[in-house]
Amino acid sequence: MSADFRTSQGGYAYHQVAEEIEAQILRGDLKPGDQLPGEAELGAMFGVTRSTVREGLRQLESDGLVHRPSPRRLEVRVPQADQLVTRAGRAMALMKVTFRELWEVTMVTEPLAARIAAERAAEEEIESLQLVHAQLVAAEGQMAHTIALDEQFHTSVAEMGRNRVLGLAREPIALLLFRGFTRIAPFAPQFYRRQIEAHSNIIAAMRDRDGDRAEKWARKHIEDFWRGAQIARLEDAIALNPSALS
Amino acid sequence: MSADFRTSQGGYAYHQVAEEIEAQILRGDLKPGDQLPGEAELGAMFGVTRSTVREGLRQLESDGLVHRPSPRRLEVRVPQADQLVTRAGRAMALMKVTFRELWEVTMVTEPLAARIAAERAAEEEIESLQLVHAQLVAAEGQMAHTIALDEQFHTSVAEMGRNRVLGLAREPIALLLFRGFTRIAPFAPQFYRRQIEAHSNIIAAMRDRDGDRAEKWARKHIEDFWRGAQIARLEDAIALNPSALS
DNA sequence: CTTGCCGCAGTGTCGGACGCTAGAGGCCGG
DNA sequence: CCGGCCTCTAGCGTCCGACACTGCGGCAAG
Repeated sequence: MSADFRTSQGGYAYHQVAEEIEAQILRGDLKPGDQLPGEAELGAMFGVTRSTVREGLRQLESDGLVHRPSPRRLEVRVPQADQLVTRAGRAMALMKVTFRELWEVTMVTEPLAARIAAERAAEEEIESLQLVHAQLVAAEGQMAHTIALDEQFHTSVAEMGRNRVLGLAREPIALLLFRGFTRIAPFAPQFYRRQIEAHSNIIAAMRDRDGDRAEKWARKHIEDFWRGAQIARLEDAIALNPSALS
Repeated sequence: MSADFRTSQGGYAYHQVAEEIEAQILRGDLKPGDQLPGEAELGAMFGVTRSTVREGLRQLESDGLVHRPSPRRLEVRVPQADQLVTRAGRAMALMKVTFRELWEVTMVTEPLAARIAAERAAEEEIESLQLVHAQLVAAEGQMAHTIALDEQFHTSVAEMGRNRVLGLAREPIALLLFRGFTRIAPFAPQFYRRQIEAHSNIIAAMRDRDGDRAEKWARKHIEDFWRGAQIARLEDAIALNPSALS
């Protein structure tokens, strides 16, 4: 905590500031919700200028460990899922992953999501899922709407399983994969129908609390997607122009 | 690109600098490997001071989109896997995910990894995996070594499948889960044996290019782990003290 | 006790300065 | 003519000081 910690560690001062605060968070000395001292005070603590402190804070901020609800308040926070999803999605897009890679993983995540959702979803959740599905049916043939609603459907299913790890892991992958629908639909218009069929069957299985059936239909659904990708010759195509990510 | 872009967008200047450069990267105007202008020059471009530019760069750096191979060179780079893994692992630890959540996902990722590894691994890769396995056998009963080698075994298997998406998705999860071995081993010492048995069977299946068998043994292996977790009453325990992450 | 105003502290941004070092370019020897 | 060594400089990391703007707490008035 003293000002001379810098002698013990190499690296840049701003990095050390970030690391030290990060360590305090991970160690539990600082808990989510805690407010951090002002920049000047932090500077005094670490024996560096405000500019240096600020650079360190920018890192922590971008890591999601720290957050400014208002310009006057700087507090510790647990990293938000959407932030992680964005980062992971961007990274995968930049590393030019193929549809095959995305699909292989989705082939196991979505069935799992469907299964545990069927086992654990609350009745109202199933109803609200039905609502999303109705919208998707209504969107018949409109690609942009269809994609957005499909994403929402799958994300909702995943959330109903109450497994945050699965949610985190699948989200960026599913996003990238399903967006490929843009390039499949023109070749395989019958997909809109099959998608709706699969979704209804998943919902039905959820209503019956039939995990196995939900899982089976989810698998079928993703297999179908792959058939479409094959028709469109997308198997080893690169998933997405990264700029398409928000 | 002119200095007055700030009027069109809200938010802080440093954030806009980061966003603009990020957009250029995602859009492909800047490709991985490209060198960025100096801080002063960037400042001139955006009409802000060097301090402000530096804060923006710290964000990009921490996002992994930009990187300094030497203090004199600032270049665009695709985010590195280990960085993403660390962030995701930290986030999951901070959000206090349970072993159950980790395990459920691992139950589908590791079998998939084993299957595609069996189908795609090169002979030498299998040999080097055998080597890791031999070390694990030799480490008999030493928990720390066992965990490290087990992690390495599974990570290697995943790499052999040549699916970067799977690699990215499973790594932080597997890391957190397998580390739970620390709390299982004392209750279920027979685990060392069963682990070795499973690993050998996976390797054997890989040698035979038998994806199904590899998958089956991987599943068995992870199921076993769960039995151990149950014995140790860890099902809904929190995975890990975040400070234990490097 | 509530409400509105005021002052202040702290943030965002700026400009300038300085030591240090990696790497470019010149110098020298082979 | 070419390669290795030395010098020198551009650019980075860090520091200092300054100023406008704005939430927020405190105070006074209702």
